[in-house]
This record gives sequence, structure tokens and C-alpha cells, in this order.
Amino acid sequence: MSVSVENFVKSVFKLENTPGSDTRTGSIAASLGISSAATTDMAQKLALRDLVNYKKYQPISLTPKGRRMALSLIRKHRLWETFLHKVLELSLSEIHQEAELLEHQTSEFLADKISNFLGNPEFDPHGDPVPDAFGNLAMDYSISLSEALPGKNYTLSRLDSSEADFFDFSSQNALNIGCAVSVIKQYRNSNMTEIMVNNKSILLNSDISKKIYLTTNHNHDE
Amino acid sequence: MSVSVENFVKSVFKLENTPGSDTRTGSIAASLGISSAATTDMAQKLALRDLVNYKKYQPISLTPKGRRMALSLIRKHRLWETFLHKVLELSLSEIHQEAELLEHQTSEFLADKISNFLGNPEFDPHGDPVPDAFGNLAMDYSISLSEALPGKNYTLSRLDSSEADFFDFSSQNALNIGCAVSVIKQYRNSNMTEIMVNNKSILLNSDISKKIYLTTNHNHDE
DNA sequence: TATATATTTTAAGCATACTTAAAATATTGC
DNA sequence: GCAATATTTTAAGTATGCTTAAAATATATA
Repeated sequence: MSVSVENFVKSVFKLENTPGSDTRTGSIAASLGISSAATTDMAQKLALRDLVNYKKYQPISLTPKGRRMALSLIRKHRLWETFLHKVLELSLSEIHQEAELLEHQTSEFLADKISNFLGNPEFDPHGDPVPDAFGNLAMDYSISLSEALPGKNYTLSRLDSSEADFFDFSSQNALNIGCAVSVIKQYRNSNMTEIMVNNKSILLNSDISKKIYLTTNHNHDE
Repeated sequence: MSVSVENFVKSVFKLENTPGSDTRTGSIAASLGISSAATTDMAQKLALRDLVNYKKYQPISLTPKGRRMALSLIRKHRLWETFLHKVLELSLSEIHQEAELLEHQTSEFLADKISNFLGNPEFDPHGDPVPDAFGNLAMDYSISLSEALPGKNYTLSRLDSSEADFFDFSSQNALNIGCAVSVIKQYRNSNMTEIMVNNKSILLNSDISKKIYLTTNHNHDE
């Protein structure tokens, strides 16, 4: 399977699972950085290979086979990110681009070896769940900081970005996964969020707060 | 740089450095598993990019730029092989094919991280030297078992193959890097070599003995 | 040295994965 | 409901990296 096909399928999966997004030709084109014409072309070809469902002028969806492919790729991506961060000590801002390339050249056999070496991690260094070999994902109860309730205490569980700038900002402000976050105030009109981290107050705009995810401080098995 | 270009350059490098081989169109084609026509085509294109020297009907050679590219790839390949074997515990017969894919998706930055993690190894698990970041190779004084002198004692230093079968054979017969090998007799007419390993006598044909390299048991710095 | 054989190159064609421009269709606003 | 606008699809064209078949050239042999 070519890199282009794999990235296409992964893009559809991500858009299908992102609230507020759709899987229309233009959206997929934008997310892949290619033209709408190329997207239509690829959708038609992949429909013949039973990877996507395609009907003219309609949103594209993944078949079960396409979904399996996407989850396998996401698994490889997140395993590589975990490996690069924990073993080779690359920073959060460095791991994405390397994993983006390696994921396409990773056999299932090798993915299992990496997973096993890492102790079959459930979450990657960004807090994203790592699918297991069957495509199952750990449950994620996190909520976005932009939706969090003022006055409550949370734990930072996920940094949802693939941009180096975002990770540079978060690490410089000690916004690390696992740290305690108190939400002071939500400025609904200006879309700003004030939080307290390490006894320091930080005011964040929504570009940032949308990408930070939190879990409430209690056990979900209770 | 595309995978095809990288593999072409690597192939020329390997043929240039393999005694008894040449870098004519047909030889490169055979080593890459493509047609002679495709080889000519690629040679012409890469000459324009200053990676190879090409004149009609003449053997192809690498430019300094081409040589640097080849050594960078070989470095990445051998670092991955070392990593896969030592860290993820893949067998000697499994590492080549995985490294063959990963090498093309590895930045210089990542290669340096892997090298550093492994303690900047001078040799990979097959006994092949790992070029350093500047393309320098450790000196290799090994000789082929097919050329070794009867009655002498050697240490097995290199298993020169990329075929899984060969490594299955060698590991099953305890022909491991670092083990002591005594050469009993060279049967020059039939191209057979008799050796003693772990108090066991083994008779090897030249297909095998050519791929096994040995060092004499003394220090080259003396 | 001439000719037969082998090798290399050129030429034409194909698949993949894109592009831009035009045509077709869908959506929005009045 | 219809026109204006936006989106999607089709069509034509490009670069890469191959293929096979033919022509050109080189090499080997008698």
C-alpha cells in the first residue's frame, strides 16, 4: 500500500472522528494539502479497493477494511512517538514528524516488537491512546480545557497538536502531561481561559486551550 | 530524495566496493531487479544532479556527492540493524528487510540519536562497519573464510549476506560473530572448506564460506 | 578483420499521484 | 423557485519510475 493511499485513509479516519469536521472532498483535500480534484480521483480508486465508500458529491466514509488500515497506521505512529520520546529522548515537538515517516515503513511484526518493548503503552507522549494490535483504543474521558469548569481541579492528560510551536509553548510553561491544573475563570466573551499551574497563573487564548485536555480527579471505574 | 534514487546510489556504491563486480548498466540493473533500460534512464537523470558520472556505454561511478549520500544511507541502515537486534531483539535474519525500509525515512538528526543511544557502534550485528556522521568507516582487516589458511585459528568477525536463509544456517550451526574458528583444510578443487567450531567439524561449500569473514587472532595496532 | 553475439541505449507506453482549467452539480440567499 | 455562489467532478497535462521492443554500439570469436 502506497504512502499516498495510507495518508488518505488516515486523513478520512481523523476527520470522521473530529467533532466539527466533515469528510467532504474539500476537507480531505485541505487536510492532505492536495487539490480537490486529486481527492476525488483517489476516493474513486480506493472505493474499487474497498477502502472507502464513495458516491458523487457525498461525504466519503471508511469501510471496515479502511478503518482497520487507519487504526494500524495510528498504532504505528503512536508507538514510534512513544519510542522516540521515551527511549531516544526526542522532545514532544520533534517526535511527530519523524513518526509520520516511519509509520509507513513499519511491519505489523515490528510494531508488535516496539509495543512489547515499551510495555504495551495505552497512551503516547501526547496523551493520545495507542490502538492495540486489534485496533482497540483505551477509553479517553478527557475534556478540553476550553470547556472545563472554573473552580475545579484537573489533571493535564493530553496535548492535542502536531505543531512544534505548541509543544515549545507548553513545555516552557510547564504544561506537561500529568500536572495539576486548576481552572480559575472562563472568559466566555473573549474565549480566554485562566488557569493555575505550579502556583502560577496563566491566561490562555482558545487556540491553545482547545488543544489541552484534562481529566477530572477521580477514578472512572468507581 | 526518492527511495529509487537512494537505492540506485547505494547499489552503485556497493558494486564499486565489491571485488569482482563492476558498475556497468547490466550489473546495476541486476542488483536492483530492474531493467537495463531503466538503469540507463536513471543514470542519465542522476548525472544531471551530480550524483553519478555517466558516459554512454561506460561503467557508472559515484561523484563525491553520490558517495556521501550512499554512506549516509549505509550508516542509517546499519544503525537500524544494530538497534533492531540489540534493543528490540530481532534476529540476524530479520533485521535486514526492516532496516532496508526504515533507512529511507531517517533524518540525520534521528540517525545521530540512534547512534548515540547505541554508544556509537563501529560495527553492526553482521560485523559490517557503521560509517560515522562524516562517512568514515572503521578499518576492516577481515578475510574471507574461503581464502583462510588451513591450520590457523581465527575469530569470526562478519557474516556478509542479506538473505534470511544464510543467517538461519549460521545461527543453527553456532557460527556467530566472535566465535573461534579453526580452518582444517581447503579443498581447492571442489571449493570446499573444512572448519572446526565448538569442537564440531563442518564442511562448507564456497557459497557459504565466501560470506563468512574472519580476523586473525592478534592486535592490528601492534 | 569481419561477423556473430551480447550489451546498452533509445523510443514508446503504462501506472501512480499529482496539477490546473472547465464543466457539472449542489447550496445559499433572496 | 431561481439566480448567484460555492463545491465537486471531469478532462487534459506533468513528473517519476518503471516496462518491452527496437536500434545502436561494443565485444568476442573465427
